[in-house]
Amino acid sequence: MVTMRDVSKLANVSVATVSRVMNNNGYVNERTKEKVLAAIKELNYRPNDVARSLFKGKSKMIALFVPDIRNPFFPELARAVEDISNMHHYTFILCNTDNDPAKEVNYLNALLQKSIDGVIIVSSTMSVKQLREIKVPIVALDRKLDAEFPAVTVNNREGAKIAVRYLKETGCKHIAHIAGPQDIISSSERMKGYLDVVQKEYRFSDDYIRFGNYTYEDAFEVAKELLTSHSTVDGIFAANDLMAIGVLKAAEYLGINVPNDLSIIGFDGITIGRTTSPTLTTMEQPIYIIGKRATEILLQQIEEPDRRIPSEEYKVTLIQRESTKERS
Amino acid sequence: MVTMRDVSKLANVSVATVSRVMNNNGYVNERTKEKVLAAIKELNYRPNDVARSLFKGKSKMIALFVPDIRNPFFPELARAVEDISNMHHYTFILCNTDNDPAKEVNYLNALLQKSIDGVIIVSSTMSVKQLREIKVPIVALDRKLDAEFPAVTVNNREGAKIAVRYLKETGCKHIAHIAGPQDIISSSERMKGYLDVVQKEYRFSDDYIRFGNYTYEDAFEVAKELLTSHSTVDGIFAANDLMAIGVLKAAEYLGINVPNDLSIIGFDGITIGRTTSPTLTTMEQPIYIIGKRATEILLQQIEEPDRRIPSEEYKVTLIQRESTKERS
DNA sequence: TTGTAGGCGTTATCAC
DNA sequence: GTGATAACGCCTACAA
Repeated sequence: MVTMRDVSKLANVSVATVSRVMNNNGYVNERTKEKVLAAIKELNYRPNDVARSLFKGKSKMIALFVPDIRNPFFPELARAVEDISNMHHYTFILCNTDNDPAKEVNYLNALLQKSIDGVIIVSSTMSVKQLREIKVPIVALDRKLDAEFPAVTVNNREGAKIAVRYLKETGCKHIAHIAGPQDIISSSERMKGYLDVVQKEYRFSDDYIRFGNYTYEDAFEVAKELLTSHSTVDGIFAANDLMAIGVLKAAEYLGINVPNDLSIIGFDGITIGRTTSPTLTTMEQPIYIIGKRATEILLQQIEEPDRRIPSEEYKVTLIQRESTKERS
Repeated sequence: MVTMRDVSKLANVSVATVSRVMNNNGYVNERTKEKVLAAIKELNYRPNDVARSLFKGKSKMIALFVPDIRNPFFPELARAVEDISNMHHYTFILCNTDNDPAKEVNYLNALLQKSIDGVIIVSSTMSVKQLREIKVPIVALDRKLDAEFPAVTVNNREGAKIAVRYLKETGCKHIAHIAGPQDIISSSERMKGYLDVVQKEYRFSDDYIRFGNYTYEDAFEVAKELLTSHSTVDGIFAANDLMAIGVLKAAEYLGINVPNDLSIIGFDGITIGRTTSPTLTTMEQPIYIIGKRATEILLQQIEEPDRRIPSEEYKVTLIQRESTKERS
């Protein structure tokens, strides 16, 4: 490895001068600067970031915690975070937490030992107490963590209301809900939005609600049961697209025609929704944008640790596709 | 930050002793060891990995280069690599290269400055010349890079043959191919496998081959054109699942019934294939396993840089679903 | 068995 | 303008 010392010798200057040239800081004569640059080029010198990190206590690395990158909601988020990180010359670390508090803590500690500069967290299980004690910036993404940390989220409750109202307006009389895990705040908000619209109707029944674990398989089973026991259901709002697709397949399995006999609407706007048959109507989140913003906010916090940056909430958009239709 | 020095003071020993305790190395009296451990615990001391890295020239970090994590083939691969990394106390860095040689080189240099310990690369554009010059272990994944680097791949050509033979055996007479980018070796191997089976048939026509860019959209367009201009085609082998799904949608768009009028088979075995209608018949790769093995091999190379580890090739498996059927 | 001291490669603070 | 030099926190000869 070629070091500053090698460069300094070749250029006949001190390491201090080389450092000054590298960082464009402090006075340095134009001619010596050229000499140094020439030496750097000749030796193909590259500064050692580890030494730099040791001195500065910062690593130019940030991490993203997600439950599982295999859930199709997260790759786009990860891509956004990585893009912005890279753009700002930060290295991107990815951690799959499986919603396991122990894993989350382990990752966090390991990263702190590496002088990580900041962390973006998608989690509802993270111990906030632990987070408060550390001094690196944290940004919550998709799910709020605690008032203390800036969060980038979407209007889940309002989005759910729009979805359910849409089902209603297109003529659905008996609207059911496949809810997500209630310890995930975004998920419980979506259920609230659902209830906001239907709860007061005389046709509404508590038994129109089923719970899934945000997975395709869960929703498939649960929807099969629901549709079998409640043949009057003609509209289903699923708390995420993965579950909506499970519902789609359950209907197909039972020979129920979508959208003629049953309308289905999801939430998230993941890409797969465009490839199912019928394609999936959904409340689309600006996934890339929230990932991008979370990263920008994190980087700002890193640059100016004192400034408090407010949370941001983005709007979801109704995307009409083939799994819903106007009925009479 | 609490350092070894703090611990050494509290325990009334030298930093060297603390270091010895931390690393379980060198002689240290049982009693002093206990004193030190107590002090470590009391202060909640954690070693600074950056300082360690600086000294050792190693960072306990590995990176994975993929074209784009949003391509549904890669999240499972990434998950495997991350799992194994984490299990061995390595930190996992993810880089999206977009098949852009400039980005690849930039990432590589940035990581080398951070003393990265090894890199797993999915690429067909990476400059092998650059790679040869660096001394950190490299493992190629999914696509071979160069004889010099161990690779973990699947039997693409043989797999393609199995796929096309299967179409033939189920009664398809005119089998077309949606090929992937030919600069990707796995993709051109799959085309070779296709040709191995059909080229000698009198019914075969060069015009049964179309090229897509491994994307859903490409395949949709290209398949529409193919199916319109060649109504005799009754079987299509797509070079990956994403394109197979594009074909599925193109058939739907044209009112061609799958599998009754047209059989479709893909390659990869990504999860989405289970959620389309009809579900997708495919040649399934052991995605998690190859990711895992690539990581294990990389870590071995890191531990023993001298030992040469041979490449590994895994088998793909035919998964029969609804997009193909026995025809007469 | 333990301590001292030098070095890993940079940066920043002083003098000159 | 430029050059010593002391950190940053850890590890490992070498002494003791």
